[in-house]
Amino acid sequence: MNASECRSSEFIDVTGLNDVGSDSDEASCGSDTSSLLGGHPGSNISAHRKSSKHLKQDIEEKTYTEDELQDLRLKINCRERKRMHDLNSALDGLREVMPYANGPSVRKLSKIATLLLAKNYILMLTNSLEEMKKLVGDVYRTRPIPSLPTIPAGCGRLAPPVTPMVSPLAREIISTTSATEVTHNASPSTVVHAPTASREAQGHLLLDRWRTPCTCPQCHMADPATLCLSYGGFPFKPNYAAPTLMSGHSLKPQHP
DNA sequence: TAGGCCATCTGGTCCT
DNA sequence: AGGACCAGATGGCCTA
Repeated sequence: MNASECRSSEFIDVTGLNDVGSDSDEASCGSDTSSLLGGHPGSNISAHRKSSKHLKQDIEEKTYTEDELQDLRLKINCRERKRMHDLNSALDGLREVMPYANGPSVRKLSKIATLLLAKNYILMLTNSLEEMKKLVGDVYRTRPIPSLPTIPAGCGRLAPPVTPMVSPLAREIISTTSATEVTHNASPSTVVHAPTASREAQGHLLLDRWRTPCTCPQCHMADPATLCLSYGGFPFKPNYAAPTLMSGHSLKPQHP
């Protein structure tokens, strides 16, 4: 892959978030270096990709011309840029499945905030799973259940609050123990069951997930003892203190 | 204007 | 040998 190929294939900004970077891309791989891109058709430079160690050696030994070295440097930069873009795409994928308002007018989580939130979200879900296992065991011992109800995919997953910005509510969601999403299965891309409550009521719902009613009809069962994996039917709260989702890092509040 | 966040460049190190 | 990974440096953009 030469430098020009790198340019053509790399700048697919999947996230649309690299507005600053795209300018820099244009500056670094664009006009000021355009004379070099594809400028050495006869040079076998692609066969001489060097790590910086070897590159330094060659510089000292004057193996390359100045143009060749610059072209080589561009290729290395392109690879690094692509690597970082892939990393950012992965982070965006992580943001999409996080219990956080991610509307178009909501500022996205920073990288560090995304990672911390993900970590604590996993911890919280792990704790939830343990609680669930205990409860299932208890219920099964006291009242054997012939079969569990069939739960539709995505049932119980609450949509993030519809806010035009990162509201105080959203900030509170982050800084408290609650999760805004509880899924029946592992697939995050399934049907979203949006709460029908008012904005204010949504706040209470989101902050009190253990009594959050799932809007799915199958979760609206008369008997609370009937198992419903959305937590909606559980008349209890877990006894663990779920960690603050952002604990361990002094996250600056997200502002509109 | 200071500070936070980010993208990019760059050189070093490690891995295959 | 070539590429991936990493961290430091730098500069731009945005917000309080």
